Amino acid sequence: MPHSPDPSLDLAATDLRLATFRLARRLRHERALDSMSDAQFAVLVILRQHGTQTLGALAERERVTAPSMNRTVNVLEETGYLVRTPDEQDRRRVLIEITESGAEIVAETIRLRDHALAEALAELHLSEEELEILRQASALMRRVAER
Amino acid sequence: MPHSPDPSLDLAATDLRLATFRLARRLRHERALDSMSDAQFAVLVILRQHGTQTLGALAERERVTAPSMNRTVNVLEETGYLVRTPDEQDRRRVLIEITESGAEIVAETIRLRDHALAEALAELHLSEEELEILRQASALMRRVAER
DNA sequence: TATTGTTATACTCTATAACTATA
DNA sequence: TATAGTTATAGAGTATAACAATA
Repeated sequence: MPHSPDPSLDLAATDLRLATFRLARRLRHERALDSMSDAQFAVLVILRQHGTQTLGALAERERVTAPSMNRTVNVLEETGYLVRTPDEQDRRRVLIEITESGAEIVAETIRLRDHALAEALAELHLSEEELEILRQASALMRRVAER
Repeated sequence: MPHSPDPSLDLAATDLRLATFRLARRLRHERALDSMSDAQFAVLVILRQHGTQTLGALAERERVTAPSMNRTVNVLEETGYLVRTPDEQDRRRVLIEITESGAEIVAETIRLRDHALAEALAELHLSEEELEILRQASALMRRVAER
């Protein structure tokens, strides 16, 4: 097992890994509709953020196979959270678009999660300095994740 | 939808939520054995960290039903990562204990994840001040998650 | 022929309901 | 009677293989 040259960096990594998993697990519990699975919700988030997608693009983004994504999309189509329309330019393709009610479910879940986290932060009575640490850390974490 | 009195706290919460989910998703990809599911791995982590548990205790910690946990435990027992032994004090109960090979799998996964994160941090060439921000933020995040 | 989406089939994780053994 | 664990059965997400339609 290789080690980085800076042992304090190893310690920071371990701390951050543990804290990230625990907080993510805690926040994931907050969802507008408990009846919707993580897989379904993730698809709606992609459609809301990145707009209309083909089935293949969705499968690639979520790193699942096309048949798997097809089943997930089927459920979301039946519940009315997205619609399929044929691509007229390339008729092998199907364009998948989020509906108004789908976008509302995503927005509501985000509101719930933000609210739960804001409540938790408020309860800890963090100082302005501590809040600033969290903001700066958030930016660093995103750089790590998106590297 | 209620709002906290401090709008800068709301913003910190949103930033932190996004960053946490993205980093967790990224780190979860690193696993010693891809053949083991998240559910199975989570059970081994509990057993390693908190010692021998009953089936009911495992189900409660993972917030799944007893039959669900029973199936997960069955698989881990078949693969030799844990053992069941009857509780002699209360013979309705079964004590579930991690084996040496189970503990080794957990340790290996933790090593992989720490290494991946340490590599990512090293690549960003963070300053000592930035690493300190991540360490302090990690402590705050754990307080939030465990509140 | 290659690509895109879909269907067929099977395996895993989840749940609820029913059952067994023990307290 | 109540509790701990298990089994029976079913629903949803995953996969691979095979198929249909289109480029």
